[in-house]
Amino acid sequence: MEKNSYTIGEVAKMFNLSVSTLRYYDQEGLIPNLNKDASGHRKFNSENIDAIEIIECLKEVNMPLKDIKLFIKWNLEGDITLSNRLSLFINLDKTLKKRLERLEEISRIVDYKKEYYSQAVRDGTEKFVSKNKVSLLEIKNDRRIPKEK
Amino acid sequence: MEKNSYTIGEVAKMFNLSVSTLRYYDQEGLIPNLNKDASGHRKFNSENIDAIEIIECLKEVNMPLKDIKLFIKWNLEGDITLSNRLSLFINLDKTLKKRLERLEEISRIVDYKKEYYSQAVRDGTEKFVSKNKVSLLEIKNDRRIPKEK
DNA sequence: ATAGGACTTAAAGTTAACTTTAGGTCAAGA
DNA sequence: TCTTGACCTAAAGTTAACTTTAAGTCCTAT
Repeated sequence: MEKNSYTIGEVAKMFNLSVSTLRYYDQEGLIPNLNKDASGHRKFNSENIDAIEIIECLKEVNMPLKDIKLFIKWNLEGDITLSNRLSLFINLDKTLKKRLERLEEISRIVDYKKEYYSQAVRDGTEKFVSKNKVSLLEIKNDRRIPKEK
Repeated sequence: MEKNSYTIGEVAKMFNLSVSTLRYYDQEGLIPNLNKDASGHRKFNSENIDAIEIIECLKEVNMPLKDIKLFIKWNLEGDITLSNRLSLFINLDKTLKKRLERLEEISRIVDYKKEYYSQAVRDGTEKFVSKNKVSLLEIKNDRRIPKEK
């Protein structure tokens, strides 16, 4: 049998969040329709858990909580906000793709740095490796030239 | 002829940072060997610009400034800190790869959401599309089961 | 010579996203 | 029965990473 409601402590473990963070989200209105049981304890149903999943997702793409709040509000407002929500995800997709590219670039830089320091550690010194050291700027040098006025 | 020193304003434009952020980094000791000209204005040379490049890079992988500071300190301390620096990049590589995977997953979710809302906007309502709506939880459901104690 | 613009410092202020504290309720087990 | 642990609220505190403010210097162009 499927469990259909969870305590705040269970949800905290599920998402690896603290109990007080969940209370804070609730307080901020990020978890719509979150009910309480007879003794005032929060009862999280699957809708509430979906909301937290979305929050965590949007947090990971650096969306501030106030924007996440707006998205959640749009959801509650129904069909009139559909185009808002569509453009939110279109924009998100763009920034996400840029971020992915940049992180892949950084990943290459980190790979290089790993090799660089591996050799240096083997040698016991940076001296020998530093001659052919490629600086980060040589790997990516599109930022060097200041915009002319 | 290559320019070999830049003003704070030029560097700010280069990296799309504010002038006060650069002063803050300097104050925090993140830019070693940053000199000033006769009238007390900061003169950024290529070593200083390299440092900022690294800072920006490490910031983008969510490294806090205090850790970046430590890395910069290690650099100044020379060969005795080589293994520290190696393990820093080994760890960075691991977390970076995890992040990349997670972002790709989120990218798929966002793609789905774009399609979802595209259809909804075409229909003028979420009603028809919501029947076969795949929740985020169905796309990724490895967080559902709370850890048993 | 004076006004504007880019620079300087030191210190105070801001913002987001929590986290902690203080004091209280409630249910279960020894 | 009484203590332990999980929950509750409201409010204050924390931290990072800037940003702003206030007061001043220096150079250039009108």
